[in-house]
Amino acid sequence: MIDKQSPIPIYHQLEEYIKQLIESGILKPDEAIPSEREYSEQYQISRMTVRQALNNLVNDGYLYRQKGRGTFVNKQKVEQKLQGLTSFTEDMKERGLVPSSRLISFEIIPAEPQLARKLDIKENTPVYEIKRVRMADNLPMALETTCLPANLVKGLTEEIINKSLYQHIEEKLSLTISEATQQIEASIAKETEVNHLQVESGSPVLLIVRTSFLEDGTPFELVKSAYRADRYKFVHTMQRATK
Amino acid sequence: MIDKQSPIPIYHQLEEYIKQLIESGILKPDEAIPSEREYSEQYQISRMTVRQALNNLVNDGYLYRQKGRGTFVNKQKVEQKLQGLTSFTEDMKERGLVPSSRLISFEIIPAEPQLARKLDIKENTPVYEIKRVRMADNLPMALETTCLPANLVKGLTEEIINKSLYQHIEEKLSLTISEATQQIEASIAKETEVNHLQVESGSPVLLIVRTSFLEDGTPFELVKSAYRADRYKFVHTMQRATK
DNA sequence: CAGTGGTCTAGACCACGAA
DNA sequence: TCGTGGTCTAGACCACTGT
Repeated sequence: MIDKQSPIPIYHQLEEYIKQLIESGILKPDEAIPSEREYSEQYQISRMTVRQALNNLVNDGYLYRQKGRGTFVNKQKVEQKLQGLTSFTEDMKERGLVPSSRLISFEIIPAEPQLARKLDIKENTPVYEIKRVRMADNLPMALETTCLPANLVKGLTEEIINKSLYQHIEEKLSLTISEATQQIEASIAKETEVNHLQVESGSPVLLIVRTSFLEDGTPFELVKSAYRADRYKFVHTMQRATK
Repeated sequence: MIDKQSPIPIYHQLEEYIKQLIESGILKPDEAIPSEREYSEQYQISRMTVRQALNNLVNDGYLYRQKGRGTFVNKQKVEQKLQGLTSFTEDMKERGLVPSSRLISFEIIPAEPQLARKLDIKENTPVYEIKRVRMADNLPMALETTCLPANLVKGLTEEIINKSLYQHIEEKLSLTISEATQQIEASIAKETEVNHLQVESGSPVLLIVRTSFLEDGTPFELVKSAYRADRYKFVHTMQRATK
């Protein structure tokens, strides 16, 4: 189980081992795991090394500790992997749906004042504007407009955006996507949305405006989406601030 | 600076000290802080203790490390405190609005199957059910139903919920609120919502269902809210997962 | 009381970065 | 080569929990 000769740190081996036991269900929620001293003896490693492994698992939410009692398995967060900043493609796959798109338009336009401000570029700087109907299992899910500064996200083609824009940005352009802020509101479908989403007029839609940032804080993407309210629910987790 | 006789752990004292230097701007972004061995010698404490302090600051995003180079100050996250899990009261205050409430009902009821499942309690366990119209600057903002297990969040009174439920839970009951998952969708106002929110029939509303958890993963709160779409937008930030 | 996690020590060797 | 962070050891004492 633990190989002291391995180049992989011992604490990391122990971490992966315990993680496996939890994810496979061998260790059940609220069940106590062996004490730090037991691990230490069993594998002939220092207690501090055991603690380093357990600390990481506590930070990752796999375990929790209780003074004087022991260390216990946390409830599995089912949605654990749903988390984080994902593209539409990634999002749908996680939901077990097959994503696809119908391209409405794909052009380079000069940035309007409002758009320029949000992307932190000068007015009339060229930006890609991509309008698409996003589908899941071949049913219309959302109407989406994506804007990207052309000098930052270079050489976009229809083929690239049909595969995976995020993958292109991260792997081909070697940029690191860091975070995004989203504004989410409810509205009634406008006429273009009624047409493209194939809903009745008066139907509710979930509007999501996302601004995405690279590691250094540069905004690289503004996405406006209108999701069919009857098919889409936005799910996320948030932490309580430590005061 | 460091008091070895204090009941406060040394690593925590060092942590607070460094945090202060960063927040006050004495240590600037990308500036190197003293090495672990320097701290260790200067304050006559073990290097492992220094590492414990620095580890926590790295996890909290105050510092970053580079092998063979040193430990450096991270850029300040401006929105750091805007983020995270907040109560309606806290949310409105952050938006510069004055929060208030009109109580519709406040009772103890037996948990229905669906509610029991979400709160991870047995069917018919008593729960507090609180229905309120939430106001901002004296205008109706949301219709909200909160359910809390009565044996967990004990001794609730109308006065407490009018002040601050989260403060009561954290300070009086000494429970640690950890995180929440939310489901957000768009809908059309139902009749009760039309009446309480004073909107026209057919108006869109933003539905938010929140389940909140304590540190050990116990759910302690289920909140269903219907926000007026013309007055409320949900804003949040999310991180790209590190693959 | 014994066992647990929380804190702390005083060393050690390693891989890496910079000069 | 020297200083850095990364990993690891073999102990220690404490406060807390359950019996």
